[in-house]
Amino acid sequence: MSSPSAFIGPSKTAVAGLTPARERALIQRLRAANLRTTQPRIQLAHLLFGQGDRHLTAENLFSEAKAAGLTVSLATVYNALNQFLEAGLLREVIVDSGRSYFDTNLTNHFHFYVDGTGELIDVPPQSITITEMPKTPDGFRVSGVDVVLRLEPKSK
Amino acid sequence: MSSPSAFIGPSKTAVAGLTPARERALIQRLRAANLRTTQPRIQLAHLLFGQGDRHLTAENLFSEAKAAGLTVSLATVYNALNQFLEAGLLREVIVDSGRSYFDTNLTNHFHFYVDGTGELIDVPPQSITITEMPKTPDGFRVSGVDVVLRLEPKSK
DNA sequence: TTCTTTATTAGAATTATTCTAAAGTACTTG
DNA sequence: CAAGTACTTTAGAATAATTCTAATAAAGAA
Repeated sequence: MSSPSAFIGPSKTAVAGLTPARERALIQRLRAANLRTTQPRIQLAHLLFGQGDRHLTAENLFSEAKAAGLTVSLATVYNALNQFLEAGLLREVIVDSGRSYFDTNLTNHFHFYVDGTGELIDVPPQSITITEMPKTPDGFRVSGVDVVLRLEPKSK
Repeated sequence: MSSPSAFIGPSKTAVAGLTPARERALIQRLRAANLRTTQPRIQLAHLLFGQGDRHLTAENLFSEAKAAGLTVSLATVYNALNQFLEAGLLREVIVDSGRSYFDTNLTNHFHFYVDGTGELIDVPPQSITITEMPKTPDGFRVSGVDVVLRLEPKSK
């Protein structure tokens, strides 16, 4: 009896939602960023970029990958995240000394950060307006403006 | 032959600049914060609060302490910093995932952060004005507003 | 003083991340 | 499209910052 599978894609390991079309799109994206298109990168990129704006740590992504049936190592997750970061496909959010968050939202925006749970929530840029920026010290340029609004549960 | 020392203070180990008057002031400060007045705390507080606004890591303070001839352990430095933090004598600045900075400036202000060197520079609050704060998610209150301006050497 | 509580400490443990070096895979070039 | 070269992946060791442990010491109360 022949396999009832509707199609046989190019991936060795099937990953939910990673259709051939989606895979081609991701390959283009990696190529455009000058990254070799390896299976781990394609699959991790799919998890990262396949569900809207996301904030996640390396451990988060590693867990997701395992849950999705991938067999990538933690080191590869770190490598991929750092390469994507350097390539401008991701942005880092620094809200906790001790843990790095990666953000797939590349547009200008800020964050709410819930201490305790570690949850990050985007704040659209229009909702915060910074006027009167201080003068930048000589010899430097401002490479980023981070605004973090720390949240605590309201004590009733 | 008697010692030519001008005075003999209450400290076992002399620390530069820690006069009896200064020690009394620090003791008051610790008491007011509900902290027992131990030698390590007094000496670390002297290093921390004796030279204007400072930004430093636990390792920074530990090195300073050793250089000053103190014999505190690294664990004590961490303990003291965390207790001072909790007591409101210090504030934490989060600009680097991987390392905590402590800030003796308790007034409202923001920071420049030099990536690479790890240097922190205060930005007075008047020089940044945030208008139109976003609405806080239900059940939470904003416990802090952190603004970090990241600096890179200007590429000539 | 003496007692009780809280601090200090050395070193082990933990957590997040990076490194190492060996084996595998992608891209290039002829 | 075969071979070579360069880049990736990986398991596990290594590192860095910080916290924990449990034993000793010092502080404040009675």
